[in-house]
Amino acid sequence: MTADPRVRRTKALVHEAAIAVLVEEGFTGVSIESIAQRAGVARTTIYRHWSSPAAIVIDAFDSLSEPFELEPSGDVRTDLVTVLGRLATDLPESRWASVLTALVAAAEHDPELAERKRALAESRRRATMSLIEDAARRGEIRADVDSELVAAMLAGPLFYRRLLTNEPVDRQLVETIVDVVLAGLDHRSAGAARARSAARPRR
Amino acid sequence: MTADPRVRRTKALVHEAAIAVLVEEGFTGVSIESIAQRAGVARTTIYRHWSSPAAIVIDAFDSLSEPFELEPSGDVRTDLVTVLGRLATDLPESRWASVLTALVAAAEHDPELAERKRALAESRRRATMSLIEDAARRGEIRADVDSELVAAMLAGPLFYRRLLTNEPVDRQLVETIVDVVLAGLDHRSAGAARARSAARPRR
DNA sequence: CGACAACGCTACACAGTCGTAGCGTACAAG
DNA sequence: CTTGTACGCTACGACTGTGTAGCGTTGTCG
Repeated sequence: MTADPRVRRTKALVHEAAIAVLVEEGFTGVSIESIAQRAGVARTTIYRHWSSPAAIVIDAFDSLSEPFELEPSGDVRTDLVTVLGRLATDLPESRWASVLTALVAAAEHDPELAERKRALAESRRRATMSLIEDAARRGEIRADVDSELVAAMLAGPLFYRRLLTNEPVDRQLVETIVDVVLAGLDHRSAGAARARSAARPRR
Repeated sequence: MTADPRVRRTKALVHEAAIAVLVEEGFTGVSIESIAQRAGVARTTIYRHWSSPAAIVIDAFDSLSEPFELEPSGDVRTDLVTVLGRLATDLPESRWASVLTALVAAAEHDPELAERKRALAESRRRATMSLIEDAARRGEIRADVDSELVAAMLAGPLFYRRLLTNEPVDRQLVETIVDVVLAGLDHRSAGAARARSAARPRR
């Protein structure tokens, strides 16, 4: 976009600083002043590129969204454990998780930030849903599952423990969750009347 | 505690205002000034009772924790649907959910607020866990389930949709989740090796 | 009724952030 | 080399929140 290396350098420094402040102090600590100090950039310089702290932070998020890559193995359980395992690894300590946590609260009062929150979580969610849909297509799981629902049932418990109860999230937990959900979806014999409701028309 | 009705009135007004500001603007909007204005109370009066905005908010939370009551029907599915159904009702619009959301982010940087967050979510969580343990005792579900895990698997997806994806949370969803989880736990035949891992030694 | 306490109000000093302006310096690009 | 631009620095006024002090008024309770 911008050719001048001075501008690119400034923007990179400010983005980095904005995320750092947000992670360490939350939205309360974010101000043009604090970001400028953290970035080692003059406050006036920041005003030349952004109009408000919110604009800086939002701009910084765009330099944070990483495409989520995964090479499918062909087995649902294996792939789901891989994806969720990576989520379990990132949830406790990654910058991504910290930013997402801050956004959860901020999104309540700012539609723009709500959109960024969605964007941050989307790539992983889509990856999970794709795995489920592919497995359904291959016949590994019932063909009529609601992939959004299943994704929520898999990732939900991990976020629940991270955000609400602060319980640890480890690989053992991930495997258990995947197994219970897959078993619950497969169940067609005794409690079939129950499990059947898991199949809902896709919107 | 305090005998003087004037003090009780003031505290009630301030508590109410603090929660209102927190819900409407989040922690960013909370200040002694904003609370005083909202409560219709002089700022100096507030200083006579509290030393900081945080102290006010924390104090206000204590007047917010409601014991969670439930008369068990004896059937796990029925009772779980009731408890989670109430959660589904409260999540989208209750003051409780708004406060909890604000606390999720604030708890990252303030241990005291982390404790209040835990307290706010605890009564419902305990109710859910009790239902599971009772059902296990009665033999309705396998006896060796980890109730904390199951509670996370039931409530997690609801919070996930409310906090992360902003998808609607309705009764139909609740029933589906309960059915899948119960079916997944019951499953002893084909995929037993998988479901078995759901049983973990209680801590 | 009388003593005491809580409250509202005003005022003040202080700190932090905001947003803008001007000027000199350093770097980029033709 | 020369022009243009980005940057750092300083300074300023305005606004908002903080914390304290004093004083008059109102309500409480014995």
